[in-house]
Amino acid sequence: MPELPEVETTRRGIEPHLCEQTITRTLVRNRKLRWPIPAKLATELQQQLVHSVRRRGKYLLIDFERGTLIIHLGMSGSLRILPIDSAAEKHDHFELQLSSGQCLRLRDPRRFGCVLWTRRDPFKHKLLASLGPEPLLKEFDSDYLYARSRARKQAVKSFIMDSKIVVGVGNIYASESLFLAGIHPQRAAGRISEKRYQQLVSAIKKVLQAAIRQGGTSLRDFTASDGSPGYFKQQLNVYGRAGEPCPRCGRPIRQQTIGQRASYYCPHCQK
DNA sequence: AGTGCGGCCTGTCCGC
DNA sequence: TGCGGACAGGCCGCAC
Repeated sequence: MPELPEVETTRRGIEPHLCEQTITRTLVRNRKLRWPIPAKLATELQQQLVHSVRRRGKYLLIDFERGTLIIHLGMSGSLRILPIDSAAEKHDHFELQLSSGQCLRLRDPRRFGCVLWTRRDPFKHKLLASLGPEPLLKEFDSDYLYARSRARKQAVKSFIMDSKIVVGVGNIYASESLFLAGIHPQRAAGRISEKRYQQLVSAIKKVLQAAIRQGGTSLRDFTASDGSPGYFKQQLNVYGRAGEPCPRCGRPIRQQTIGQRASYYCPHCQK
């Protein structure tokens, strides 16, 4: 499941293969993603040059001369660079063929992802316009998070998973960050001190940075279709570990549903 | 305005 | 062994 670190890893992986390449052909095998792939996309992209590959939250932005392709990998999406003549498989829905003889191919079994096109500034696109700050930039700090949290009764876990508050904190990283910060996931966001928000912000940054370093590992088997946490799973402290001993105090980790999402925490270490 | 929830999908796992 | 059903999960869009 692509979290922010995997999207960033994907960006770094595909960028050198795409930049300065021309689109020779666009192939849509299945238009039906979260939103339909635009019908005119193939015509729009024909013979266009790729300028850059950027990321905003979990959105990938491929900039062309006349517009930007907005790609989200949803739950199960992956992008790979392959030779043009390699056989497409069942869930390979979309493909950009390049002048290099390679192609960028999107696989997404659950089809929660999307491929959209805009001619305008992509940051002004409806899906991106009201996103919160990038968690790894300086502007995401405890002053900001504390200020946004005031008077909010929402569980802090749901609060930090809200992309209008901060982007890229998925279900796994939310649980892990709250564990590191010693904060109970169900505590009301508005009833947490500024000092504890400092701990939370630094935990979020730490967890995401560590996972991006792991992304370097998954970069090597970039072509593998796994979709599972795999290598990353072993260093999770609480996620998916209900009943197992807390790495800090040894008492059993508890699982609880918060905001319709499985949440894991240590009731002793997190208050 | 803040909050909660339905819905989109398919692979995996579990019980019978 | 086969089959149905529950479940996971990002996140928009809607309802309250």
